[in-house]
Amino acid sequence: MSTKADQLIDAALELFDERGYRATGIDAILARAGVAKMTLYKHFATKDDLIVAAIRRAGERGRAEMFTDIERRAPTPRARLLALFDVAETLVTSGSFRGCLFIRATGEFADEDSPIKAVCEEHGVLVKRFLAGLAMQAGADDPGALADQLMLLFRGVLTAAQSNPAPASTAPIIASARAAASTLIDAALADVDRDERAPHDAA
Amino acid sequence: MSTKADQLIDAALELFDERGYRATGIDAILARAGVAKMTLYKHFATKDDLIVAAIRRAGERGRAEMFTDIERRAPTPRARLLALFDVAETLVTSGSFRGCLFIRATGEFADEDSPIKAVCEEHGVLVKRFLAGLAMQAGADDPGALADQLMLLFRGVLTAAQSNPAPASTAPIIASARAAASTLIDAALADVDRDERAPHDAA
DNA sequence: GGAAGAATAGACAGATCTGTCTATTTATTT
DNA sequence: AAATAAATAGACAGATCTGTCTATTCTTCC
Repeated sequence: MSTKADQLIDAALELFDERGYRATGIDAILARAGVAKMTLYKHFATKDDLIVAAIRRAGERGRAEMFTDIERRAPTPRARLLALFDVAETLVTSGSFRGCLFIRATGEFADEDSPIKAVCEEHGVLVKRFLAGLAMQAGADDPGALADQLMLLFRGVLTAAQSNPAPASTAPIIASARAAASTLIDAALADVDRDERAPHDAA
Repeated sequence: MSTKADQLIDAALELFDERGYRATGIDAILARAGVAKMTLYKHFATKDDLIVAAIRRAGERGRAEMFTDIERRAPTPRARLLALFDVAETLVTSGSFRGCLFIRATGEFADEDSPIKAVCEEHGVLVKRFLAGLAMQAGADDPGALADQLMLLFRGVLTAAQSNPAPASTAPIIASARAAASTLIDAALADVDRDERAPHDAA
């Protein structure tokens, strides 16, 4: 029940989101967490270690919320794949969206070969794996390819919203993402769908 | 013919790409450009001004190259929309791709309301406008929506490749992006296509 | 109540960073 | 050739940052 470490991670995540990773000093984290400097360095050997721990925590939380949210919103695999963009909409229209923490971290530490990038990449892999599972359940021929495509749209929404988070800008983009996802899912499930869904064209 | 300013911008762009914006010190830029510090501050009032100038230059170059490349690679509007992903592939497989300079800048300066973000956003708007023009030429009902969708895929490719630039990772993603783009273009041009292209299903 | 472990405040070293200033040298132009 | 402009090297101030250290206070547990 290491409360101090948790407070540090939470404060760090807030500040990393607000200001960025390199722009956030240790002192600002300490001030927001209400924790002394020596306590930080007792729990984390270095600032990079704290960054890694914070990003890892954000990944665990983010995935848990994303996965349960998707499963709560829709019952079928197909609808769940589409619900990914409900998640995206929620994220982006939260009011103070400043971009994806993982994409931003990867961008800031692009040079180094640090564990920071590894944790971020792992998050992407795990999200894709989840989507691929849904795609497989939905009966896609190539679940990995469909998952990749939805990941592209998802990352696209996050970066577009980072560029201009105003609802007037994000709303049509999210709508386009949803439409695109629907089209791509349809295409990926074309073979299976003839049996399960109402045929819309030919017999 | 302000050669010194150009050298500074070029050196700055290299270093911003290699190390990031905040992580790049003025001194490193001066050393790489072979220029004295006072010369920098004679041309640019502040480091942020240099960043803005560098990103603006990168945008001008990037768009010029992207647009001519697309027009060189394909003759028809439809094929040119697809050629966007030839550009993406070239970018990403260049050997030392570290992510999109504009996305990374927006991520690093997410807090401030600086001109840096404005220049990055403008770049996105201009690229989208170009794609929307092609989409209109191709006869899309909603050229803006198709352009948005292709932008999502494009941004997705850039961020996915930033996360893992290894060809083994990017190659299937680029292939998926191309396939997705093709499907989405087909869907967006469905009405027009019945006249121009070979019907593949019903009469 | 007394001992042991955490956490605290704050000083500190060493490095780094931006931006300024000076004095000197190089280019250019008339 | 003389004068004007541009660029140079490098010192410098002031701020900031990470990480260490010390001495003190709080908590907890026996």
